[in-house]
Amino acid sequence: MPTNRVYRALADPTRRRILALLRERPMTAGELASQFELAWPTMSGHFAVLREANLVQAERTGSTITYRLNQTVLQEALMALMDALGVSPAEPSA
Amino acid sequence: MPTNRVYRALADPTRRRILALLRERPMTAGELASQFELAWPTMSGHFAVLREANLVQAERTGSTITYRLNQTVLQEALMALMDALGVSPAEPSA
DNA sequence: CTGGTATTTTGGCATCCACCGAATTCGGTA
DNA sequence: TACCGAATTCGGTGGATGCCAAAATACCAG
Repeated sequence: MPTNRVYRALADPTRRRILALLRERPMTAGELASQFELAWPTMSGHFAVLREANLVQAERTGSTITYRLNQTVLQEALMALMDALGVSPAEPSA
Repeated sequence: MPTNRVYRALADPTRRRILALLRERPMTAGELASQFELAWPTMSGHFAVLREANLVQAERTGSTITYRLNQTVLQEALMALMDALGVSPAEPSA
């Protein structure tokens, strides 16, 4: 259970912001990178961390690479974390 | 909103284990430290990170210091993360 | 105040991590 | 083939982080 990669991936604000953006819709690496003031290699590194944590999926289409949020993995990771730390789940917003 | 300290604090497996232990009951620094194969100063450093993240409360009683889990902060941090990432909360176990 | 126990602080080292510029790879196109 | 745009990998730097031994602090008992 390489769950540790997930926690480490979530520890960085830039990566959390990337995930939040991907929550809206899949985006290419360039699209994502343009939303930050960081150099491309830096962003590429963040993508790699997210890929290794299996939090995003990369799909090559021609010359561009589209990143897609892996909702299931993210959800399960957070649930596991909450469970391990004894945080009770919220009531479903009525 | 120093929420970032919380995520950083959760990124380390030792600290997550500490939180899991405190979930059962409050424990003194020595009690906690004895459950790990790490030197005391190392553990003390982890305690400090958890304190700064406000995830635990330290209370001095005589010569010992008792650490107590700060459930509320933890819960709110995880909820905020889930919300930011669009993970829907689970139903309360019926 | 002297000694002993509990815990943190200090100082230092090794590793990791975020960051960048430059070079490289991969596809598409002429 | 040569060239261009998209994205990653390479090489290096500065700063954070985890670790420890030794010293310092805080408290209690004599």
